[in-house]
Amino acid sequence: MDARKLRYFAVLADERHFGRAAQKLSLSQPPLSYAIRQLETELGVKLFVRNSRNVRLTPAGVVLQREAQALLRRMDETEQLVKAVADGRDGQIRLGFGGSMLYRGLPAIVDEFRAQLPAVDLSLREMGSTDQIEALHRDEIDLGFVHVRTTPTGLDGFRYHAEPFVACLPATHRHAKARRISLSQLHRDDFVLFSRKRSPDYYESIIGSCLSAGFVPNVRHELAHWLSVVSCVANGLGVALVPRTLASSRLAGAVFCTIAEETIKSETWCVWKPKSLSNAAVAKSLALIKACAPVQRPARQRRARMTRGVRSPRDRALRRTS
Amino acid sequence: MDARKLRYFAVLADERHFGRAAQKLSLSQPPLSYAIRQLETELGVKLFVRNSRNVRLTPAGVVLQREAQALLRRMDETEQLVKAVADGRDGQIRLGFGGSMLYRGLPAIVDEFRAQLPAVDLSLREMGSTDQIEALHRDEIDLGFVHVRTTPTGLDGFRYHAEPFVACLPATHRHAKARRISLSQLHRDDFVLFSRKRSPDYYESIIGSCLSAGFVPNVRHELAHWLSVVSCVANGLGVALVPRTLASSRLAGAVFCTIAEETIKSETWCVWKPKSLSNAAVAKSLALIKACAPVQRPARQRRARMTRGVRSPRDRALRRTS
DNA sequence: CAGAATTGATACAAGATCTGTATCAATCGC
DNA sequence: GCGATTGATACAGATCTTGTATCAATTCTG
Repeated sequence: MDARKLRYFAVLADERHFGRAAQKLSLSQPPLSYAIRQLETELGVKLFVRNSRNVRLTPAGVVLQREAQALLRRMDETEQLVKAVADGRDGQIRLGFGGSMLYRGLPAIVDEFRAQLPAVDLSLREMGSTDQIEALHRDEIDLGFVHVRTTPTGLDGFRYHAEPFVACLPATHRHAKARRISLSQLHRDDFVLFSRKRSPDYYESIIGSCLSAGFVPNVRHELAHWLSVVSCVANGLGVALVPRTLASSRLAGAVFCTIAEETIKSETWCVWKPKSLSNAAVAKSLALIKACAPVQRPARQRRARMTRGVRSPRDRALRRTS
Repeated sequence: MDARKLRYFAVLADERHFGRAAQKLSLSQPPLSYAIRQLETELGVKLFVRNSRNVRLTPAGVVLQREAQALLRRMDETEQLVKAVADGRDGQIRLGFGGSMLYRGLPAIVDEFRAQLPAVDLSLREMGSTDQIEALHRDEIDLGFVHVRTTPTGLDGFRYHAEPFVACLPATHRHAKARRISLSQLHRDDFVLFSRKRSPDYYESIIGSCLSAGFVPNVRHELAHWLSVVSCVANGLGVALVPRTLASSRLAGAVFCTIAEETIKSETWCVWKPKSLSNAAVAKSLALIKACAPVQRPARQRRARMTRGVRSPRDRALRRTS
């Protein structure tokens, strides 16, 4: 019972006329008769009553007509689906990300997916950078947004976003009113840090910046979410260095000030397993994400504006919380 | 994308090894390679990554594997279904019947269907004899239980059941206490009859019996259900001749007595359109119904017992209502 | 590091299957 | 009864499928 005979059968069942059906199939009549007879033989079932004047379906034929139509339609759908998957219009993308990506364009990326690749089944998996890298190697996610300063070994990636750290102080802090602060001014404060385990690079960036400023920070707390860090600071439990994006979190009790020293930046990399690129859906997704990435302005220019006090809308938002 | 290649693909996708897959398909390896390559060409999609050391599925291949399995399974099911329909194990039977069949073995027939032809989709359609005959001709039902005295023209059938009429009188009737009554004793009573339109044969049987007894019955009411007839009599609106089965209806206010004269019997025929016999499910159903039919005792024997006053359990039930 | 073993790909020929042309037998309508 | 129409049949050519023999590439083993 192959597909060809099924198709012949379906058309004949619709037409109930060998000649017309053959014509519709771009076929001459004898092969059609031959094929149908063969189908009947291999099923051991009469499908048509040929009256040498008209053709009618047997009850079994009626059933097969219904089933054959469904089968052929499904076959067609399967073919379309496979083609769509092959060129990335359809498929599944499991996207790893840290919570802060919600402030760094993830919603826009999701919107783009809906617009450009509506058939792609996009599922988001929030997890730490370390977990994402492991998950990528295990093929548990397809793409990740991790906080590193270079491509992790065994993975490919590009820098999706970078921004400086800013100081996050309790509103009651002695320097809370300052617009700009030197790191060394915080050398005696308790520090709240992002979990070393979840994102080693962040941890080391911050420690490193402090060391450059000439002191060893007093690490008091380690939290697993950036909002928890800000919340902690807002409650007076210490100070923190946080990616500038966090300034838009609007948590009452916390203020943000730019840092005089050049700190290491908070970098977000989009990473994937090299082999994944053969998955067209991944390749298409990557192109989409690259198009969504914030413009990477040369670092020099941005620094100049900061030191001169020229503030972008984002900079202005910095002071709005208190 | 024919079924053969799909089957090859499915096995290869499971095995991930051309040699083993070919062996499993009772095939040598080159044809398998050829077929898979051909499938890939005609879809325009790479399905496997051949590493000359191992074979892996592409994302499109993974999707096709899932779909191919479903398609092949459904194809197989379709084949089984068509075969089952062809020999009557599966199918649809629409059974027409008058309400009184519920007292004449219809429940037993339904039970037998469940037991012997569980896959057959049996649906019951209550309708009058006339409607059934029309429905049979229009192929709206497959079998009918009608009240006629011979096979309707254009249909085949057999006598499923036959029983005498009994008189149904109000409990307050002057002859209510009689066990046996002559029809002529009712010549001045009002008669309640079963709807002439729904079952002309019943109507004519009853009128005919009265004429034989020497009087023209006084037809007062025509009702569409036998239970309504009995109910009408119970309320004192007249007398009726009803099939003996109705005696088991237990309606308060009605009594039943056998009739001295030999009345025409109430006959139930199982009928069908001759062409329907080519539907194996109909043929199987007919055999089943014949096996369920009450034993057709020769008429003479039954009459003898009636006139001698020997009562079967059914006869005894006759007097229980009042 | 060389050779054996295993993998899938290729070439080619034989066989099976499918299709078209020509023709036939049966039925229906006039 | 005759012509028109229907599906079946015969047969030949084209296409597709399969098997044998062989090859190139890679991996494992000694």
